[in-house]
Amino acid sequence: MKRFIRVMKAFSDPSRVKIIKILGVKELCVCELRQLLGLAQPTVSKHLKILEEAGLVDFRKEGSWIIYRLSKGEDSDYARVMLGNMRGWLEDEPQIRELVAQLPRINRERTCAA
Amino acid sequence: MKRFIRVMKAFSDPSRVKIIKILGVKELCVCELRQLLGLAQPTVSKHLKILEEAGLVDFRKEGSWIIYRLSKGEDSDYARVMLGNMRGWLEDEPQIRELVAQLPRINRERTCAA
DNA sequence: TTATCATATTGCCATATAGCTATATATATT
DNA sequence: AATATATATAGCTATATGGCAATATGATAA
Repeated sequence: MKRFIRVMKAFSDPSRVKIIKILGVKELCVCELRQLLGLAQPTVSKHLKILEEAGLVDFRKEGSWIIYRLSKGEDSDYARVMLGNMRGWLEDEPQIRELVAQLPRINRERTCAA
Repeated sequence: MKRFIRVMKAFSDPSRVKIIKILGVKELCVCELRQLLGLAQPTVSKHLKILEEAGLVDFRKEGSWIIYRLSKGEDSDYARVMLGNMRGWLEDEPQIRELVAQLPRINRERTCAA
């Protein structure tokens, strides 16, 4: 039950849903997510932690960047099925469309000096 | 987005998940749900309202009873798909098994005098 | 080593949520 | 009409949650 609730809670916040939707298009570092979402960096980190603990996102380190991507949901059926659903859901949501439209213009090398 | 979040939040509470799972077996009145869950009646009513507003449950009146059942999810894709998922999920959860085991012994006519 | 940048953690505050009791409403029954 | 039963709503409290600023950590660059 706890694992299930964790996944549902992870999807119960608009900022986290936005993160899931844009990571579905392209993997991104925290710095890029921060810019896209217009949230403080610690807020983004907290959301990412919740998503990670639900088995919804993975990350890898690249220099001092930490790059997040959608999980394959290997260790959680709930996560796997929900991520599958999410591919089709909210595609027409204006907030999501706007974010996705900004993605090509986002560039880690340029915006997040390192 | 709001409609989606409403459904996810509805699933983010153990008591509501239990309600969904037992209504998946058998429609029940508030009085029966109250007994099964061991919660105060207003608490159950509040949960049912949240589930209803998410499009997850329907109800009909029968005398002074109000009998709740799972919705077909006709007016919400999110609700429909999630209810479909729920049919297979949490079947082995001990808490759920116990509740389901009690169902045959629950009898509205007897327990909820009317 | 020192400085800088990206990220995580901590601590705080405002709001949301889940539970309860008390009360209101609605339906049956007497 | 008066009473009883089922359910809903209102109002309260404790806890959870989402946001932020400040700080800690870790990696890179000078």
